[in-house]
Amino acid sequence: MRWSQTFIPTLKETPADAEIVSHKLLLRAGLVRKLTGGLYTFLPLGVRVLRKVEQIIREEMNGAGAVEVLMPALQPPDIWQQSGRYETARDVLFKVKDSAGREWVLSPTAEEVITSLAAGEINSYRQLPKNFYQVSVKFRDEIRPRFGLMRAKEFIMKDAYSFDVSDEAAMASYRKMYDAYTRIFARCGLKAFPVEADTGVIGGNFSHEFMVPAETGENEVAFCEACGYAANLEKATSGLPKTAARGIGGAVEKFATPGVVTIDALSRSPYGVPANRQIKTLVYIADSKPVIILIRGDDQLNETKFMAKTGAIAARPATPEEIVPLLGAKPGSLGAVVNVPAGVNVYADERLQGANDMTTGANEDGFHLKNVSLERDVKVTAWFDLRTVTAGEPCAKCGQPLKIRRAIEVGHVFKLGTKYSEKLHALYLDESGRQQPCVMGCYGIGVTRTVQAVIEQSNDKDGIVWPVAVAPFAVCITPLGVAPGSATMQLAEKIYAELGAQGVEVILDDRDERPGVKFKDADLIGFPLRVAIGEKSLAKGEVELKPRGGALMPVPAEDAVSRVLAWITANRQP
RNA sequence: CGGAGCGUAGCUCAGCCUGGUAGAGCACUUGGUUUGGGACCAAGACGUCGCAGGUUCAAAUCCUGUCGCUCCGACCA
Repeated sequence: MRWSQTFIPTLKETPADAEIVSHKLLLRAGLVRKLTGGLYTFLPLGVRVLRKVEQIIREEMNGAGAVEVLMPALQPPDIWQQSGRYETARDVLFKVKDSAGREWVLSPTAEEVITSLAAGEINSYRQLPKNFYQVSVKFRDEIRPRFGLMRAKEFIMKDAYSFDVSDEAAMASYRKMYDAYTRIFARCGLKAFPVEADTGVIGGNFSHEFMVPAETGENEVAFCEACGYAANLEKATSGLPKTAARGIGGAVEKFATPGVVTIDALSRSPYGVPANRQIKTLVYIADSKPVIILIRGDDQLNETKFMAKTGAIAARPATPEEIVPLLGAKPGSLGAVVNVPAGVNVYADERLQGANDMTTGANEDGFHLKNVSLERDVKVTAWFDLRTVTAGEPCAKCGQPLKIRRAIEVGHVFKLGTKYSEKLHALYLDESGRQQPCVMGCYGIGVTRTVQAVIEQSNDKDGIVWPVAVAPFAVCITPLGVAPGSATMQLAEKIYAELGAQGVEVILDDRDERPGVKFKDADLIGFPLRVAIGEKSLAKGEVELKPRGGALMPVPAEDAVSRVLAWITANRQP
């Protein structure tokens, strides 16, 4: 490709609405342009990178036995109602109406469509296993698009769906995808690692997210360097001991605490009740019903865990206006010992199990209760792990301290089970003629997000530093004089033609620009290897190879092509 | 949806407080000089100051509304 023929609008100045480095570089290097919030046009260089990532994904998916399909992005709502996700995914579903007033949904994922397909086409265990994938545009009604391609209203995703005859077979499919994902991100030059994750609206038995460590990531991951445990903070657990019981303990005793409405205040003089001997009482509205949640005073509720454990679809903290008529006191004086209305579920964090000698609100403003025993004095509906892990807690597996870091989610694999196949009747006949639901898995990669994650992870002060495998062009030839027939241009054309003939993706910067402009642009865009051809070095019979971010390597002009080929071979991802 | 900020040339921004001829740098066009890390000189083109209404002799500037964007929060397969 000749620079003058393509379209690479680089920016010297940083666009005002870009916040993180990868977003700025996407814009400055001329890869994308914003149409409006959350919607981007991919320019020629951006498309090239996108296709590179897609190609890697296709190769690995095909290699793992998946077959490519293409499903409609516009989908009828009735299958979404059948799966239940019309309600559970309501907040992210884009809906449109046609001229007849009929409603459609724009697909954020395609479990419903693929399961409908399987329902019609797969009848026998002889047809299984099958894994279908597609690479397509997806839609999400993001309430706040941000960070460029990271969180957009429209994006490109690879989604795959496996169908198996049994749990064991489904696990094998899951494992194949898990391994394929590991290879895909490695080939993209990304340091991504899998973590245990919450299944969220997709549902299913369990899942792993593939995370790229980055301070700008929107996820937090707890991990153990000693044993390799890693989990999204929404899911992570630790090996902290339960709250110690203290002898028998006396009877529950009410005491006055005028004006004390925080854990912190109760821990101070004159009360002096340490936070870890307090019970924090939270009231949530879960699927329109009030519930009480108990966690230890020094712990934080993990809403995702709460929703996952109780199966709630929507949950929010109750307002004081909702709490007072329910429990008879304002937040800050709440408890679950007395005056808990019948029918209100009480969920307690496992760390409180067996604890006594605890202090909690009396459901009477200005009063607390001490000597509370969870077993004796509180009617707990169910015990769950509901707390958020913090850095430094011992790993549940090996006891070493956990660390927490931010990360970008680029992929997510789910073991779905039969949630969708039962609801949408994807059934097959087994060897003994019995009808069984297919056991499913689903596997997503945010393709556009992956492109940005590569940039976020691989840049320096001068611009992007592309890994060879996903660079828009592997090599940029930079003649410093472009006059037709000049020695520099003739050699540039020759090297350009020979590299092209060898299958190297190469761009020839044939613009009549000053050297500084060309060098700055090449660095900003981040071509892995630059070949500079100028009169000075050519006088010595040399051209200059310069890896992006590396040192200048003068080489004899006649060796340029072979040296470039050797460099690319040596610097390609596995 | 709650809070905050910003909408002025293609881009980055000044001007607004204190109303009175719409600006700078970069980019763009033409000519010239330059030519190994975002050149210089000269000339030029580019704006319904987001939109609508109001106040006023007069509005980019003050007021009201509205739309859009950005940030924080809520939310997030």
